[in-house]
Amino acid sequence: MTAKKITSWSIGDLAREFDVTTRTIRFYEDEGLLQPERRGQTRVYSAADRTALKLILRGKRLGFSLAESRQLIQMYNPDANRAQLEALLGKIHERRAQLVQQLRDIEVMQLELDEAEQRCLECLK
Amino acid sequence: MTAKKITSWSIGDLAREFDVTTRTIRFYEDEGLLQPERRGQTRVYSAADRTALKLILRGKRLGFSLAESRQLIQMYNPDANRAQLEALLGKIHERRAQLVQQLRDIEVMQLELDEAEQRCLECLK
DNA sequence: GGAGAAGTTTACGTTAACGTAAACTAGCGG
DNA sequence: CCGCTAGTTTACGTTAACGTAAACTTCTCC
Repeated sequence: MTAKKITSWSIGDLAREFDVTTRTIRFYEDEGLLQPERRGQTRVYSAADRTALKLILRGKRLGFSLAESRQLIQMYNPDANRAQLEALLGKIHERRAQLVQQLRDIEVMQLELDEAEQRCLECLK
Repeated sequence: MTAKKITSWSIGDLAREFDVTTRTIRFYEDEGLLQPERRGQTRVYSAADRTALKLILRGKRLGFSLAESRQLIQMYNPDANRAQLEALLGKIHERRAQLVQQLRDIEVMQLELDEAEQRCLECLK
């Protein structure tokens, strides 16, 4: 028996899985970040939508704005002409530079947390 | 001749150094994140204020709220009683956990950027 | 002593990212 | 048939983090 692969989700499914409200998911659609289909009135989300949502939330954890996440999502789509692709490459490098900076920031902050912890423990002795 | 070490800054100094507006710096003071002294009317910032500002801005790059940065700043101050210190240790661990998550997010995102770049380059060939 | 330049206070304005509430519809089990 | 659950639209509200503008003082430089 081969496991069935789920290929579509309701708004509630996604809300539960990623621990966000349905309002949030609809908001992202308003902003053009998600494009669910409709079965009647009801939204039906594809694997692509689910991936996009994952991207958005990961972006949020790193302090990205929705505008920035929008670009990240675009990087997943190969539907672009030459000029757009080259612009995309630019954005990719920008993002990468930002990530490198964030890595540095995290390293420094980790060291500082270590020191802060030491000071705390010293005081408690 | 030994180099003089600067120990105080004007609001303009800090604004220039960290590329923020003076409005922003005063706002942080309103929020209790900075505590400059006064020479008459004029604010005079100490090394501690400068460090705090650095913390805030690094926090911002990682998506921290000012409330979170406020806690980070507190971690630099050893002026606390036992209960506060233990609470502080808790916050330190929370922050560390968040940083670890961010590190994971960054790694994944870097890989995805690599892939996105490959796809871009493929399309351009 | 007049004109900048840099500082100050006060206060209203703005944007992003949703929250919250109301009022409605559609399917489903008992 | 009825009530429940999950979904929908519309619209106003809210919070964080400053921006922006006005009106004022203080210092310095020529």
